[in-house]
Amino acid sequence: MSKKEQLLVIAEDMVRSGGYNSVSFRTLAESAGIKSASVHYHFPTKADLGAALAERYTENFLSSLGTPKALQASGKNPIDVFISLFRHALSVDKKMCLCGMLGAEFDGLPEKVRIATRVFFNKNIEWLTLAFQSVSRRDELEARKAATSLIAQLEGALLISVALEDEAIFETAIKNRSNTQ
Amino acid sequence: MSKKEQLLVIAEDMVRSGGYNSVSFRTLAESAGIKSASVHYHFPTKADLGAALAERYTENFLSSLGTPKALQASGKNPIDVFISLFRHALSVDKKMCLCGMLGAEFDGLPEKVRIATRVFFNKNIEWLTLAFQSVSRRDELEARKAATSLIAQLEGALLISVALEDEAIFETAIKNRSNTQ
DNA sequence: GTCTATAATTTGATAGAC
DNA sequence: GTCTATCAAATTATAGAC
Repeated sequence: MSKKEQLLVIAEDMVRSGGYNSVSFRTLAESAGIKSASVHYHFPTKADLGAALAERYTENFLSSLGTPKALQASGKNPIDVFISLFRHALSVDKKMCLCGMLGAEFDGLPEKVRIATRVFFNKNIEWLTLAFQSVSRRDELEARKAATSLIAQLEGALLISVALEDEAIFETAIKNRSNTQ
Repeated sequence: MSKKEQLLVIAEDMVRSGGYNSVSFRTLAESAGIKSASVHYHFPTKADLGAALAERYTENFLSSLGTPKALQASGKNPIDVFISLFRHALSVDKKMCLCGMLGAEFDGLPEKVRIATRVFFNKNIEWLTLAFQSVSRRDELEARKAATSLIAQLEGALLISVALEDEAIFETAIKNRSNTQ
């Protein structure tokens, strides 16, 4: 793993724990075993780092998912697969979704980071819209509404589970939903 | 309004926009027309300020609600009243719920602020549990699950609406829910 | 790519006068 | 309650050597 990628991994954890402003180039550099000036070589400004974090998170998220069609072809429910990625954020990482955190802090973020954060949500709503259409043949508008609702529910379930340090809350919040298919 | 309360009002807005770490005693003091040293008179440390913010927010929230029984007695659905308070945060303030923001940043907060944040959620879950019991006579455990689910859904709906700057998303996310009563 | 050195600013916080 | 003055530490960022 390149040093740049190491920095992204560490910084992601920091943002997901305490938010964008909880990351400093110095503490990030220390955790990576280099000096803060070297971090600036990889990411000229903090906004560049923030945007790179959101972009990398989005790429990783979408590539973990695959396509709704491929999932369905292999006998899996794409909606369940999507939910399980959020469950992973909680049960393994014990942290917020990176873009959920950035979304909450949206108004206080540099433009560059805001844009990259929004891409995460737009692309995932797009993915889920396709998924809802393919599992239940509803029209595009209804599928998009279900997609947006589900993402909101998942981000909220993560947030409350993190704040109350209770993973069971996530399951409760997901079971009680109206859009299983 | 006392200066201390002024500070709380301004700081609340700041946290709700950019998170706990986006508030500095200097910018807060400037907005209130005093010096940062004077802010320390009212709130010795930043953790004291953060805890006071969460406590005040919780008190205001609960007193705006009244009791589920009183609401029902006056012909209102307490669940709808609860939802409308979250709607207000979005449509009027155009901001996250204060404790939703603090909940997301939970791991990065001072102990004092964490505790006060949790009180918000616990008290509101308590309130909603009573509300669900009184409108639909379900048993306490099921009512509590519905309560937790609803809060998660509302925080998530706020988060996504803020991030995508689209108030309609909040309504979509709330309409598609399974726990209307 | 990483370092040292450094600049300019900001931060949370304190002491003591008024 | 608010101020001035001040502090030590931290912050983002740059210049230039290796």
